[in-house]
Amino acid sequence: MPISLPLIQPDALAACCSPLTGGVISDDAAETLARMFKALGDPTRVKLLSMIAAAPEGAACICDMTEPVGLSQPTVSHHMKLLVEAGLATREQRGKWAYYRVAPEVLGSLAAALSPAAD
Amino acid sequence: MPISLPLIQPDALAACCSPLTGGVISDDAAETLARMFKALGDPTRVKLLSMIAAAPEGAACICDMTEPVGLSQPTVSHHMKLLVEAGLATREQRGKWAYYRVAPEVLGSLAAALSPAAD
DNA sequence: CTCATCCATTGACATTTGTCGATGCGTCCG
DNA sequence: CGGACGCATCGACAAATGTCAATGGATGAG
Repeated sequence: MPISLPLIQPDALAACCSPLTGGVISDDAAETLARMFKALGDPTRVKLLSMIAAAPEGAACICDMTEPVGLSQPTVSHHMKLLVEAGLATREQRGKWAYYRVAPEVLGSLAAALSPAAD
Repeated sequence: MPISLPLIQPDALAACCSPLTGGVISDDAAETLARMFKALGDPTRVKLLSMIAAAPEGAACICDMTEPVGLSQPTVSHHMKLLVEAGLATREQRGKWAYYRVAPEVLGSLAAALSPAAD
């Protein structure tokens, strides 16, 4: 068991955003960045993220997403869990439903890490 | 064999960059984006990319990178191949050496896809 | 020519990942 | 209360991924 690695912490976010092109990054920063990018490394998750971003109110529940992506409910739930653990989305339980939203700041941080060293 | 999928084509680049947060993207766009993000989804590759970006002249050869990342030469070569196939780096053979550079436009495109819908 | 150097490819292997069906846990409605 | 609904977790399994040692192909030095 790899110790756990539950959530990407705010600290890690700060550590990650030395722009990728601005000098050799630390092992920790590489690890953190890779963990977030890995969450984006599956077409299903990319589509899910774009779907919740495009949803009315910017939020969507699992039941709205299974049919468009053509996968089972447990699989969609699994993907959303990964996105939340990577910090790219948030989950809010409201009654029977779980509403997912994107985390714009985190996406922005990733974008910053990719941007050509506006160091 | 998955048909091949050799390189990310410039066409695909154009197709990918509808900002992730600007509406539900197509399956093709999701696939293309995921393929590039997957290439960034390994700490070793993140570090390799930052190393070649930080190298003098912005270029580095395999032999410069094996020791810092602590992996065997074939493994580093393998990772670099993935980065090139994803379009995130370029390879130039010069004599005995192979020089790798980052592809800033592609990184920029990815950053744009992540940016909060400057739609 | 001969040998050393740099790199890519191959084959093998353990680990991780994506997917599903089955099941369990809350919450809402009659 | 009792069922229906939304979602998460579990167990299983095939496929993909990361790594290495061994090998092969080019290039440059002597």
